[in-house]
Amino acid sequence: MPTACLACPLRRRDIFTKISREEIEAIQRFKAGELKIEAGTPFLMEGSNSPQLFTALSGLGLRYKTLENGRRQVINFLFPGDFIGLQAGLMGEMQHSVEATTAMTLCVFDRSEFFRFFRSHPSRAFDITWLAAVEEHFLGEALASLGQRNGLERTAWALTRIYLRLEALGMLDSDKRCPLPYRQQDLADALGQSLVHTNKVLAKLRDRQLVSWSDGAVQIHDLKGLADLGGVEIESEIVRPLM
Amino acid sequence: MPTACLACPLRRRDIFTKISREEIEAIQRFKAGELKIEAGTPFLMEGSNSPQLFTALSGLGLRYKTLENGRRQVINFLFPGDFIGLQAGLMGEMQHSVEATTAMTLCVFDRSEFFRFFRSHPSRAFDITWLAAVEEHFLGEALASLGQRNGLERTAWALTRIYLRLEALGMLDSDKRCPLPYRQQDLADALGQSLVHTNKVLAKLRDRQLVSWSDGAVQIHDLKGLADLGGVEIESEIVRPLM
DNA sequence: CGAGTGATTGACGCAGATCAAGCGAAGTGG
DNA sequence: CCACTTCGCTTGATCTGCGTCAATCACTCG
Repeated sequence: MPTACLACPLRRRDIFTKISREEIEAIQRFKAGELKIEAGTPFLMEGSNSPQLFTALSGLGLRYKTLENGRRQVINFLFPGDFIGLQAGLMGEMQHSVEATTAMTLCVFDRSEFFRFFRSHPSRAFDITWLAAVEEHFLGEALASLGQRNGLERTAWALTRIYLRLEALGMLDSDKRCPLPYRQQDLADALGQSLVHTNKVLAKLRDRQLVSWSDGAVQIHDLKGLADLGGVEIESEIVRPLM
Repeated sequence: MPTACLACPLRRRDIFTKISREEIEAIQRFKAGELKIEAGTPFLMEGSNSPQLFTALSGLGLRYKTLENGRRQVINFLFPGDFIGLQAGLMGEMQHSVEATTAMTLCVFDRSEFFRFFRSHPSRAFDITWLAAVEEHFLGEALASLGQRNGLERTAWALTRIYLRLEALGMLDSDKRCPLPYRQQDLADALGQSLVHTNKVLAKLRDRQLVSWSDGAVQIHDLKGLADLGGVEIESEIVRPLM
């Protein structure tokens, strides 16, 4: 029993732009179905020419690239509401792989319908471009973090960003505590630092009473302190469209 | 005397997708004018809410972010054909600054016309999204370079990428030699390494007979060797739309 | 001719990589 | 139910790529 777009629980969140009932119904018509993915399964591969686009409905995942030297760069973490597969949809093939970290539910759109949808729904076309621009913004910020911050700052940056995002999605368990089922290796690969060093930095953040991340959950102790260290402005998350 | 889009010399390059005469004329109507910028002038600032979008016609520039700690991350180098200001056009304000390194000529579009254009020309809307996706792809690649490669590899990566791009734009002076009027500091800020180290790495690349970059021009001595070191596939540059 | 800008080079120290070992929790198979 | 393996986390020891500091050189320009 797939979720009806009109009843989509994500859409109620302030982080997503509000659109009219008719517009939601148009998205519903574009929607080809729903897909459930098991934890640990890669579902888009670099170089693949996927016939589908997705919106994450629930669950967490990650996008990554594997380099010729065997190393892996995690491009970003995937949260509910993220639109996946635009590159394949436009440029023909994926430039990175995507896998589900936890079980995920995906909203599926057919690539073959994509251009038609784009043509008949200019506001949605606008939104998709908007999504791409938001993505570009975050990648730019990540680039700046990798390039210009040290291990401690980088890690603080990543954890605040993730926290703010999960908060905006209403995914906090309780008092500033939220699920974060990734491995330290995933964060290390995202931040371009070794697993060992990442582990030591996390210990330091814990010692400093800023955050602790263990057993698949982060507990923020001092959001302001963490954000300051990571150079993140605590403001409401960027409002973005939801497809 | 602004360039007529139909006569735009860039459009002849294979790196840009071919579109029909009518489509080009539509872009021409969207075009609000042309702007010449002096070398060294910033023309879009982080946080600014620019009423305009641009396409670089000639000259080179760079996009960068300045962090709260005072450090600068160069997001990428700007070449002719690049579309500039999409973030402000969509999300309201720029998330990075843009400046002209050499004198530049820009094609100007009014943001106020943007949505109308998007609506009335779905194929162009599609193209703009495509551009955003291409940008995202390159940022992902840059992220992987900063995160997973060492100084030598990173520098080799950057120089090959730049070379391939300039080649595709027909900007080679002569035998594998092309203008590259940036400072070493700019490259250092793009790669997230210190100026001193960048300088030493450049010396090493020169010693190894791979590339030499001096006096504002790069001379490639061994493209394959350089590309291998930088982990770059030498294939034709991604074909992209030109606005 | 002095001042400013960018490239270059050497000396020194540290952040973070790499290596290695140990630990607890969760399978898994006999 | 107990060996045995696997996986992720943690911690210590050692080594090095790269940052920082500092000085010099070549140019350009007012």
